[in-house]
Amino acid sequence: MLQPLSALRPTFALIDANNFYVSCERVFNPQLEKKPVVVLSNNDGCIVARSQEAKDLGIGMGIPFFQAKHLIQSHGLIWFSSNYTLYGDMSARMMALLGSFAPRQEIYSIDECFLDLTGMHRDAVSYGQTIRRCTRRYLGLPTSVGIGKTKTLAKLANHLAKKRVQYGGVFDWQACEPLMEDCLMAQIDVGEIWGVGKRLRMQLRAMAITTCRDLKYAQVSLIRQRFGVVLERTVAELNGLACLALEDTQISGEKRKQQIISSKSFGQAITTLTDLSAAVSSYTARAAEKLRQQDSICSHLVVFIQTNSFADQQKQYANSITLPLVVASNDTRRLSQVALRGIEKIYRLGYNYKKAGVMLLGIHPATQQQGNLFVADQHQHASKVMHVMDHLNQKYGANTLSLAGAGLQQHWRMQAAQRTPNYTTAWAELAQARADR
DNA sequence: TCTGGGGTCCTAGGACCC
DNA sequence: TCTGGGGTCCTAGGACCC
Repeated sequence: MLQPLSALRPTFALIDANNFYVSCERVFNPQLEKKPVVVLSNNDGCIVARSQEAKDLGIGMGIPFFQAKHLIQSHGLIWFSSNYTLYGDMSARMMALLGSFAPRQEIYSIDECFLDLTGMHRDAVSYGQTIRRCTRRYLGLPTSVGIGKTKTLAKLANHLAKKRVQYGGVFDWQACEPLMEDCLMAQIDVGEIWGVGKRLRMQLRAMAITTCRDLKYAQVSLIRQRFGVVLERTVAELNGLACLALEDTQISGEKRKQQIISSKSFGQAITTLTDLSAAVSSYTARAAEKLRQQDSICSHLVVFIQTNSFADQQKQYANSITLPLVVASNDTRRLSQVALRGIEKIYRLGYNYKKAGVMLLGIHPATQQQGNLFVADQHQHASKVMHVMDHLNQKYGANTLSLAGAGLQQHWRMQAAQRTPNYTTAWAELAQARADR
């Protein structure tokens, strides 16, 4: 008998790599297996990825590295600066492979994606095992697979797949009796649910909603009234009613970003307007490059600066300024001029600045550029120059060509004391890796 | 001594328009 | 002293995610 489309049970899978950054490092250095390994954020500041062995040492996610440094001596903790060139390339390979397992894929972050398994008539759990085996064999990356009727349930299933060894890395709610489902949900803290963060968790606990099961059966009208539609959707999704659709990254291509931020902490604090201007100029160039990559222009630019908020005894100052552009643009030179005018306005003498950044807003496609009667049209010329600049920087490395304002010394640049070579993207560094051995 | 860098969505409130 | 009703757009801020 022919079944109506709606009779198909929607099925989502969430696949993510375990300890992705650490796993990437391990692919190229197998001696790291079974050892406590962490990868650090920019400036070697925080711990952003931990191997299981590192987690077992009690190292928390996101803690400042200096709090764990003593474990290098005492427990042989191994650490790396982050190498986003390597992780980005490994991610692209993983997503290409995973995309081949389903007609539709949503790439959700650098290390996870949703697959649409709706209507695929096979045992979802064993299909999940196949996906894991292939990713391990072809890329060397360990993964976990969660399956459910909604994205929220797939996320939660992924949590179980990861935490409970008896499931062998794959968990499917649909292979679960309803009673068993509630029993499992009663064992999971409400804070593990996708969309429930620290704040919401606290407020929910105050209402005696402490487990996933509690939230699943919570009074919808009350949730709506207290927390709005976002959490109301989450409750529906926990009950198997799909409210969040798969956003088809494969077909529609990369979505245009609505805001672009380029901001970094400085390797060491800086005090002068000259240095600050150089940093801001360089961040603006980076942001403008991202803007051109998605073929957009922006109408507003925000510049912000701040001192080190963790230094209690130090004088604090933080400020930002939003600047409109006369004509929307993606020209590094024009954006840079505006950004520098902003930094001059908010700069104050006598502070140790630790961080600065640039945010681009009012982003729309370059084809929609609104002319200005009083400004001669220089767009054609500008886009040619920018094209050449992007091309050279892509071919010969970042900052081959940059504005004089960005400075040549750049002693404010980030620290990255232990970055591994770019094994997969640079022949020269592959040779270097061999020489190191 | 040392504390990341991106993004998203939703809501409330004000400005402005008819 | 009286002072509409609705709509749109923008911004700031709060929450979340990785």
